[in-house]
Amino acid sequence: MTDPAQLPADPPYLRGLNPEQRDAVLTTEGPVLVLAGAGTGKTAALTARLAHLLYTRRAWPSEILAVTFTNKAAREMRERVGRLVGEAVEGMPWLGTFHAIGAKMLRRHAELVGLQSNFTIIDTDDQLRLLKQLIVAADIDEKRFPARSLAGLIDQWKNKGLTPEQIDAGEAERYANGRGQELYAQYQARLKAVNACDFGDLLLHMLVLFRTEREVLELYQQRFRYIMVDEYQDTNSVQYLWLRLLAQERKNIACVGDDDQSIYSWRGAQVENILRFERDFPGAKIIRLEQNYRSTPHILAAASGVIAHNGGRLGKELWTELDQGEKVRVLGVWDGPEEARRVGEEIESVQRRGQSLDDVAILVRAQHQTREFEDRFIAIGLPYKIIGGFRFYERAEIRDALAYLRVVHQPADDLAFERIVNVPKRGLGDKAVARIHQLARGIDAPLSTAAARILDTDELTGAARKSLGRFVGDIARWRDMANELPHPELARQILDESGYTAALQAEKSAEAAGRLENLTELVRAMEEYESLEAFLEHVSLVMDNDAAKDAPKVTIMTIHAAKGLEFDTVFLAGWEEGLFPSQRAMDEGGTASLEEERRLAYVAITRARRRATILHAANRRIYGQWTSSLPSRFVGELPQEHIETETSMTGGESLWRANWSEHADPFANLARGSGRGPGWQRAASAGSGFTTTAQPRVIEARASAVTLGAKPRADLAVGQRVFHQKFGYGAIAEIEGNKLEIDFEHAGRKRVMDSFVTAG
DNA sequence: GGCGAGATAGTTTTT
DNA sequence: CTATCTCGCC
Repeated sequence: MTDPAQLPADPPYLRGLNPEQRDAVLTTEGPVLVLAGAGTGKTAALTARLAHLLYTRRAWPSEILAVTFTNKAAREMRERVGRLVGEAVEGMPWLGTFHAIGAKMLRRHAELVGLQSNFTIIDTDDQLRLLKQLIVAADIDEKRFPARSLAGLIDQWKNKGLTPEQIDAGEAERYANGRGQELYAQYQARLKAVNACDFGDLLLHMLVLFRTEREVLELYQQRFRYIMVDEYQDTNSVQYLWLRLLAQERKNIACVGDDDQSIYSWRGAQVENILRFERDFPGAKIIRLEQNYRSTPHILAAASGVIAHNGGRLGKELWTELDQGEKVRVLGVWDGPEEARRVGEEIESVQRRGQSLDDVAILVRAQHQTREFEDRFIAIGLPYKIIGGFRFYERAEIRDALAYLRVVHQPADDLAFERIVNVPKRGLGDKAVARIHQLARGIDAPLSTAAARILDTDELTGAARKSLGRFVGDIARWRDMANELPHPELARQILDESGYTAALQAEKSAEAAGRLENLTELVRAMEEYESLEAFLEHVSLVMDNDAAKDAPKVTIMTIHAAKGLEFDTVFLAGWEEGLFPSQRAMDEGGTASLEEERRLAYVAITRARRRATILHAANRRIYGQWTSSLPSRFVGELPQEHIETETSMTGGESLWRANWSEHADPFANLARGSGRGPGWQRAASAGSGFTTTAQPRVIEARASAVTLGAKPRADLAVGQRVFHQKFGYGAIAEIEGNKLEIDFEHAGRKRVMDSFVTAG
């Protein structure tokens, strides 16, 4: 090994790093914990460290274990390391997510846990269907004890590293009067029988092997000279146990994280892992990255002020050399629609000042908040994209298509067979499927084999028999084709011949059109993989889609989804008690979950580079009921000197009093003196507003000033049938400049910009 | 086996 | 309010 002292004084990967970052890069031996605050160049340090290990020949690429939580993070690290060290990164087989690495290891040792190395990795959908079957078979009332909650429990157990044998009576009690353990054991047995694994198993099976098979553990302890872990505050127990075992021998483990950004406890992450690092790895070196390169001092101070209200922190003091910039704005608005309207106006104004919409984001606490913005932006023609919700590979049509491919590729994949045996509808209902099941059990064969065999019997008659015959024939033919056709072509043919695309085409809704598009996209994505097998492995592990970049758009997403990202201008919507912090967090989890909400607030504010605007509405409709709301306590925790409060109550004062009962009067709360933030007082004194029910049109018209200059389209006329991406087909009822009133077949009457529709 | 009415529940999300 | 799911009827 090269002595670091003999290195050129300034290797390329150290350029531009501050002393602490350099320390994190150059301290290669022994346990290291890098506490990296938001925007402190964590990824830069991490990739430089990786480059350093390779460059100085401390380890071969294959001797470094580098784990991340998301594929995106793994990809980014691979790219950045690639830029620093070139080709060497290609040889880094152990850079990836915990799950991808777990899968890779498990395929090598599958037989030790009773699996074959070509096991299938099932998703939550399959998991639920399997559990449902077991619950029904165990004669448990699925109403009282839903499969969802069992799935959740099993997930929790796996996150904790518990196998069925380790579930004690107390834990088992959490499902169906003590039958949790029994069901968990059955589930594992079923998985083994169909040669499958769920996500949790990828980690749990390997943990079991590390613990029970000495050679396996030693193999990896020897191999990994250096271990690096990103987002350490997000590790759960099983991941922690993995790392501790693997690092035991060489102890060269570097973990990077930020306790203030731990926002995933609800899915098993343990902040404690980062808090007790020094105890777990005695002699650990702690390095703090505190210089922030992202945000202005006002923004940093606002975020720091909020997070300071949490206890038990490791403590960091972020600072920056950037100029003061603008204060964080706190904006009190009347209700949800006005919040969306105001944000829309603000965005149009920063856009006019020349900023790209790609640099603007709206962050919300809960997914449902996105709707209000979506509706508004459609109405004013502001391009937006919503991140989250359903991911590409989770969509029903994509899963269906994949199930077809799985059945063709792996005849034993019962879960896939069940999924598509009657999709599209081909007259093979529960009864027919039950018979196939029965035969499959009898002859101990997979469903697709049993389906073929059942045709030799007289179990099925009439239409069902004929239909199954066709289906079985189709599958056989596709399996033959699989050897001759390139796999994207195979997929295309399967989708056509199965009647799947035809069924979607017959359905003339906006959704169906979107689904067909998704299928095209899927087939296109397949082209990037060399085989069907490689593609299927990819989709089971890498469940994200690299959305193609096109025209600039405002990003709307949850705070969770925004972690790790940054934007010039950020709008933080819905900072109200009950929404953020969420009611659930306030009711259930006590201080711990309130602190997690606060960390979420911290993450939210620190996404902003130059401008942050926090909004809270006095009234919001929750499950159809108008409710008055108080500003979030986090608003009150913002340091006064770094914020600027403002209210945007517009419209006539008299309007709302007639419409709101005393009970719903938000100001009644104020009069009683219940908690109030600075923004709230201003909102109260402004004391005016409008109701959307009273006069929405007027407001809409006023807000649309920005669009007046645009030319109306010549190809549209009243009465014409048009198609809209989100709302589907409809007829134009009114044209007003380039704004349209459309009666949609499914969505009802909506006001949209003409640029959002196509003549249909 | 398919469709429509009624019940029900309703953070955050990755792999 | 609305999306989703179940149940019952045709």
